[in-house]
Amino acid sequence: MVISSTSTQLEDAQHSCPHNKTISCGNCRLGAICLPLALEDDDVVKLDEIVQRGRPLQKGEHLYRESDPFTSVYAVRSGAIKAYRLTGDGQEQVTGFYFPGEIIGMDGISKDKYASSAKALETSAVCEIPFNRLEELSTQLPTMQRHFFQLMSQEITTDQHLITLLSKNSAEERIASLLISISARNARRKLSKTSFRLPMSRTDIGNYLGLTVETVSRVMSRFNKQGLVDVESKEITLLDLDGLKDIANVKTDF
Amino acid sequence: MVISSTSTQLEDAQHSCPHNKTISCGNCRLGAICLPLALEDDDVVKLDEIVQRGRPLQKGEHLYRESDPFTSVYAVRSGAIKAYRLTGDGQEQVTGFYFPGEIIGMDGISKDKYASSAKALETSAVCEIPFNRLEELSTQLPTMQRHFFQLMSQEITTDQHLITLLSKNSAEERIASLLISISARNARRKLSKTSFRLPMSRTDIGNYLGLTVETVSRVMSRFNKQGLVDVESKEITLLDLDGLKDIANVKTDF
DNA sequence: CGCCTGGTTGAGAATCATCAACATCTGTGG
DNA sequence: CCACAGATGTTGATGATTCTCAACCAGGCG
Repeated sequence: MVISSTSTQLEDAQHSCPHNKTISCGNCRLGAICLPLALEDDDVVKLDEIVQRGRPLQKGEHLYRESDPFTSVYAVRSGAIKAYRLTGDGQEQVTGFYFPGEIIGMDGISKDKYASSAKALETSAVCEIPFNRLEELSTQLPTMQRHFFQLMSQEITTDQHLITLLSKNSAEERIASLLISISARNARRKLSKTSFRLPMSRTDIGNYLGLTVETVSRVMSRFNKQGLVDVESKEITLLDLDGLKDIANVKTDF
Repeated sequence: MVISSTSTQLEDAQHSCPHNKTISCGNCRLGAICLPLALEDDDVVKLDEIVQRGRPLQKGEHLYRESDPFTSVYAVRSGAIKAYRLTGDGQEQVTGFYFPGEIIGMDGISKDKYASSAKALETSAVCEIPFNRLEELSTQLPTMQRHFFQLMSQEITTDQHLITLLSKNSAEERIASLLISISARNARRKLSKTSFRLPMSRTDIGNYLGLTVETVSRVMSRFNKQGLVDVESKEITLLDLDGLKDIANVKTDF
């Protein structure tokens, strides 16, 4: 299935050839991220057949809500999505931010309903991958099966990184880590490693990192004063990436 | 493959029929936990054929180490295993405790090497499930494939629980949650909900919950004084489960 | 223009970490 | 079987990081 895109700004998906208005897994430039395993061409076509591309989500719209029946996982094509769950006493806990090329919704598999809600932080486009179709395809294509096992495993290790961050690191370390993580994910998409716009609010950042808004704000101001980062509300420029990595205690990337 | 067991104390695996010295997935009383999906009898036999049962691990022995090549996932049969990873600056971060019926090692799939180390907290027995065999089997048995997707998804939601705990909850809430979690997992195995022995040290608990040993010790003492829990070094009796749940902010179970 | 959300900054309070001393348990060897 | 050493756990005093409360500012949208 190759559908023609709407006229919205699907930044990533179309940069590869701005005049090409058809999107498919075969020509999506996120392929290398979304599908790190080299699928055979034929296999990509089969995947393409089950992927559904809907209209873009507006900022604030939900992709799905906690305890909705689980039907699909989603690949983010453009924009940014946050995943969050409600705690026992009704607070929100942000469990992840998802950028183009990343897959969201896999937490819904175990109980056949989503364990978290997913909400667009800005206008976003996603590819919907119905899970029962994906399961069928996986039994036919071992490569696809393996790929999904790997994606889920990846999600586990990402969560474990966050657990470590929350358990062991100070406010400054957590925030430096997040900035570096976003920078690295930008780099993967061939975007600037040092200059980007944060799609989420300070509140979301604090919520994700287990900090209050005030602490986030203070630390960002401090980084700004120290010349580590240029903070212009949501526009961020990393001025001293090594200095930040130093603070974040990162050996490699995160 | 049905092998005869060694003479070690495989508490759980053999209680179902203490005279039956053969262990297989078909007669293992943990089946309902380890394999929540009702596999057909034939399917269980096929699973059984790929499962390897080695000698028990002694306390302190490693099942695998971080960055070892990934080969297998493991079902805990008896005892208890802790998973941990090393932070950038060489500290230990405990990422999970695994009890009989639970599966460990799935974080190794994404990079073909384990993302954490697994160490026995006491004498433990495990069933080794070679992952490439499991992948093959999964392509043949959709039920098996689905089951493993679910197991991995389960691991993700468990991690997200921990993230929330670390991000939002006080020392008392974290410790109450852990006690309730262990209690619930005991109940699943038809063991006492209120009385058990903690297989891990206070240090491990603190490490897992993002607290220092001292804080763990103090909170446990406080719970003890308040009559919520009877703490006898590692022997724990939950005297007021509802009170604990109240502290832990749990609606249902955790 | 003014309201409302989101963000910043400050002062004081609280939780938990740190440092330190001591107690208890485990297991090993005499 | 006891004694001792090292590891593990407990308790106390002090201090630091982060939260809370509060005021204020900025920007976007009706």
